[in-house]
Amino acid sequence: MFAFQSPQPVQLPSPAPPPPPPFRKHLKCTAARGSCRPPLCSLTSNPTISTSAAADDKNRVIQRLCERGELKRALRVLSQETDPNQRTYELLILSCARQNSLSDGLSVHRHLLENGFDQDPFLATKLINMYSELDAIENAREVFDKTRQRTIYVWNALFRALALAGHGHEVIDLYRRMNWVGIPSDRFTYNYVLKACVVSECGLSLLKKGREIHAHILRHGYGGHVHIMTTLVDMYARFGCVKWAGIVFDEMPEKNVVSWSAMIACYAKNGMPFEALELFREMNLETNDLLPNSVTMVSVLQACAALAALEQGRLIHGYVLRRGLDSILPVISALVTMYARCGKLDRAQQVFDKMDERDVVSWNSLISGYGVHGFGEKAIQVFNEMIISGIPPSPISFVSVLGACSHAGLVEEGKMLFDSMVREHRIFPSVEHYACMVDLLGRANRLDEAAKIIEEMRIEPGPKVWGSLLGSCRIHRNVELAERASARLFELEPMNAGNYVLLADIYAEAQMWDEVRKVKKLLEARRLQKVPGRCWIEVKRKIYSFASVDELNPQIEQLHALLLNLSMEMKEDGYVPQTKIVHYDLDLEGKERILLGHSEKLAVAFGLINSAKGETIRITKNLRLCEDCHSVTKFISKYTKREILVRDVNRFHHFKDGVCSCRDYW
DNA sequence: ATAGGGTTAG
Repeated sequence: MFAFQSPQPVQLPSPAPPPPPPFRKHLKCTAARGSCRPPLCSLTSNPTISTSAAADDKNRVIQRLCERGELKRALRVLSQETDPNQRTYELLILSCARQNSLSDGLSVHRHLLENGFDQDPFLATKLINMYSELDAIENAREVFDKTRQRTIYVWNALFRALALAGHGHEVIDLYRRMNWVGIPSDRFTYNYVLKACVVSECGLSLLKKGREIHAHILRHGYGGHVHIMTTLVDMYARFGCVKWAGIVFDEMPEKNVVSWSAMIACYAKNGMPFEALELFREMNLETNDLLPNSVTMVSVLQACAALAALEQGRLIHGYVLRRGLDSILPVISALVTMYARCGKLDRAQQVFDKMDERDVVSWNSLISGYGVHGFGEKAIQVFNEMIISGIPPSPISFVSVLGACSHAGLVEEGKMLFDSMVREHRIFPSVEHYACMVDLLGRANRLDEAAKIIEEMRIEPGPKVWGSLLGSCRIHRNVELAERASARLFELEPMNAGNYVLLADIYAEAQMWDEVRKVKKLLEARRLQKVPGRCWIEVKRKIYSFASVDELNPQIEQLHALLLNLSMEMKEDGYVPQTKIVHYDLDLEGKERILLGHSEKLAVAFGLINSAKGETIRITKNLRLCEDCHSVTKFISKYTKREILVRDVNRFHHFKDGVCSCRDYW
């Protein structure tokens, strides 16, 4: 299929009136603080007399101190002879949570038990919430277990706590018990239980459970509830069931900004950026009263980044500015990522420099930006600057910086960073980090070391790890190790066609044709299809898409002629078509024709014809760039004096004057 | 009696 023309450039809604100056909220707070608080001394100067009036006073004192954030002083008053009431305990509990003090929380809890509030379901709810916020999930569970009168609030609080802590299965078990006991769910229960489905702790999918709960929800007449339906959309989105998310979304009788944002995020996160942009356009066309918010814009920017749609991204950036959303951290980080992934690293850096406040995510955006462009040293430098600026790295920081090392071949640096994870930062490597290390060593042709890392892993190596190893085997043509890796992969993810294709490629390059046939049979038997290679190019705000051997493209003749011409010149310059990567049973000429029809070459030719001279050609590819396309593009950049920027699944290739920024290491 | 919820950055 050719050149599927993109949906119209996304229409932006008309700009909103300028946002209120950011400091207004601030002023209001200060004013309130100044005006409505009585001076402290009048509250604390009462001597302790054990009358009920004195007890009332003490309650009021503790409550005021809690509201003012003076937990320690409140506790001191509490330790005197007091007769705290429910409200006092409530404020104390909230205050402990806010101050993030587990020890104080525990002592308030003890105090409350001693004063006969141990069966108060209202306070039990508050305690569960507190323990949840303090990451003390066992304590939350204990409160629940000891409370005999479990109102729906108590159940819901525990569901929420467990879901937040990632204990999805436990929630589902308890939910079953709640139904068994005969307590009816309310709208909050459904929300928490749906959330729990996507955070199951033992790796087993709770999708089936989620669909069951979907049915409960409809049966109990909540099918029109915006919150619940939005949570359902999100649940299906997180399971990758885009179709189901779409069905729920379409059938919602009432949608608000959050519902639209959830669906846009669903597309953006599940590899359907076109649909995300299209839905954003629809949102602005269909609804006059719904303004996209910062959350919406983050997903829209992700979609632009995924498509490397720079022009589109710039439009969105303009909209973000007009709407005054440009001071919101997640939006700026998404902008940094968008510019980096659209090949505009300098713009990404500029946006980053202009931030007056940065969090770890902003830094990570920049680090991974340098990483995908192959600037390993620079990525490490930014990583170090982050630490110097006082922001400790997150696990994602390490994924970014290790990935950067891998793209740049910085093996020793990567190993040192990996070692520093636990030693200096107390971050324990996850599967993702191990996958980075395997990639780093594997690409550098240190396959034995990569295999050793896997053997010594302290957690179960997942498909990402074995996949990295298989990828490296492909680059360095190691059949034996490839067989080991793919055997594991076929077990772990039998439906991933990519693994079979990779193994078949490895066999083919080793001329092991019987094995190639076997793998292809396996692929057919499982009714899997190779993901076709595709390329995208944005010309004048429209995105054109190319598939290999694209006979329907109206310009195909022209593109072929151009490529044929170039290839003849190239051959005189020593270019040899890599016909051995074509596994069809064809003669040499046929194989060359296939190679020339690769989507990436078509996109380059299209860019040469349809863009202005001197303009950089920007192309995105959904798979790894093939070796033949890589060498051809190098050549074209020299002969046509054009800069060509190709982003493949892993990284950027910046072709200029016959050289690629990856220095042929990718 | 009171109370609590959905979408977001790498």
